[in-house]
Amino acid sequence: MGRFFLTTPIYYVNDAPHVGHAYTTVNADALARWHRLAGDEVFFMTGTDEHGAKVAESAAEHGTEPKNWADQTAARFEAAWRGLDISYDDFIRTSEPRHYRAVQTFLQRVYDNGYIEKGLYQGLYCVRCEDYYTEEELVGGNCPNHGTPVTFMEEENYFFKLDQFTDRLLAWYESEPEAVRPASKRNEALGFIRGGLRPISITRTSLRWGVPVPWDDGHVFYVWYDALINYLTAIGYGTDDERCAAWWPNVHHLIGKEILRFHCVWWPAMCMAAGIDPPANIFVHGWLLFGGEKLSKTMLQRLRRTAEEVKLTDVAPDVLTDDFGVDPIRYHLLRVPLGNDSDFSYDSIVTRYNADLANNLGNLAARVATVVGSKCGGTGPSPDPASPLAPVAAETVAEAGAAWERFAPHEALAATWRLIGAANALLESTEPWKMSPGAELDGVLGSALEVLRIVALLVSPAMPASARELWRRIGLPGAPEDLGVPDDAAWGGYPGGLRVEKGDPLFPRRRS
RNA sequence: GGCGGCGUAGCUCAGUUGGUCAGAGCACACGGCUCAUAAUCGUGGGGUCGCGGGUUCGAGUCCCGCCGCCGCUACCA
Repeated sequence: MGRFFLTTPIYYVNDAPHVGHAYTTVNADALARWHRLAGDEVFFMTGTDEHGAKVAESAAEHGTEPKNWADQTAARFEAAWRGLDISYDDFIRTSEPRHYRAVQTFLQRVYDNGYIEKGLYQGLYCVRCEDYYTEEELVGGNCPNHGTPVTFMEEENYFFKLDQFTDRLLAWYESEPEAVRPASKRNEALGFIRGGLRPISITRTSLRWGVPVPWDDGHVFYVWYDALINYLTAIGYGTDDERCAAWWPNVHHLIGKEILRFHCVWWPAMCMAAGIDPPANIFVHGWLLFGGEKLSKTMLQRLRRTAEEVKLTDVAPDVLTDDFGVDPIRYHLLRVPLGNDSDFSYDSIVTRYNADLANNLGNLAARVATVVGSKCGGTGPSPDPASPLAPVAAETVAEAGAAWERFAPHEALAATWRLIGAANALLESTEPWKMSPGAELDGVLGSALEVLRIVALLVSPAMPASARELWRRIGLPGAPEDLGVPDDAAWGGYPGGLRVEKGDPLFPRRRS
């Protein structure tokens, strides 16, 4: 098959990992897992953005060096992703030597191409922050962090001539209508470009914690200018041209809407300036917004927040996974449509969990296992080739695949649950628990088992551990991810003659 | 202020280029079943598609105005 290069943003280490990060990362992970299942060669990366004044400041506050501080805080992200079963192929940190090399190579080319020039940066500066603020950011005319007066400062900076790329960006958007999705986000980016672009300051002399500017000692690159290049670092830009060419520009950047501007305007322009193609696809998703009953009392206590003051960015992913389990939280994050903002609440997780996981999928597995136990001595029969479920399964596999391809995990899962519903309905209409032993009984139960097999395959990108457990319970060897779609999802793959184990409920129903 | 997004059944949301587009899931009601995690299956209820105009043979779907909520506003993930 093809190659699939997928990225999350690299997260800023000064933040603690929260549900918003998890939303992006879990969706990316599921997409990566789907593409592996579909036979693509996948490169899925995430990482951390570690430079900038805030990190240097935090390090100083903790009496340590920025690099040490970044080591500690980057580890929190790695731990969070382990906890969510994230299967990244690379975790890049912008403080790594390989990144310094890539950034310097990339920006030297931009410089050599004439798109960087020296200029004067002026702004309101807080000495203690070692950083500039805009007037809107000030609180009562003072630094929002320290409450102390700011001073007007100016320093020589290098500027990227973003303004020279207006026409090329517009032409790019015109010729690549699918580059930025969904269309509403594309329009937002276009609107910004049409509004007029200005040169942007990309270096600082007031800061040491950053990638040194190769042509001028004393300057370091500033924030986004080094961070965005991480996507190229990871594929060997500047050091392994062959590998880089294999993956670029056919990349998929999955990002949140708050960083649309950097990815959809600056980044393509930077690529053009460096003489490489802009990224093929940037998929912009919305935010999870708290609504309704936000969290349980236990969770609020753990977070030391009240229901009124808790924000989504206060919620660490493990607060949720400790309560619901990893796969149910993954599932919930994946059932949220990727694109617009969505509502997020504790109640909605419970509702979704009970309806989809406990009542439909979990209960289907349980009832099938029970009847196989009582009617077939615990040995699963093979499916009926002419089962009415066969065409439903085929349609589901096709729909799910198409949905994953268009970055719509929620639709892939919705399709899969229609197959689960069809299997539950078939059991109602045929009532195998009333049948006598024979071909008809075997056909119905074998077909139900085949649905479970196909469902395990289809949900494995979303809930890898649960899929493996379901796979094991219906007696299959190996794991779903050892197989491939769509071939192995074709009707009739369940061989029959396997031991079927009921076990405890896969997803115990929740009371509250 | 400027730019952009959103406002569709009790709840959460789908609704390509205007004409079965008035839908899904959850919740609810009634009925069936009792293999199953008080699970499942069937049926049903109808919301002036934020408000007011307009274009059109016909508009959640296009245009204008208004109201409400939200994001971005440049070097701050």
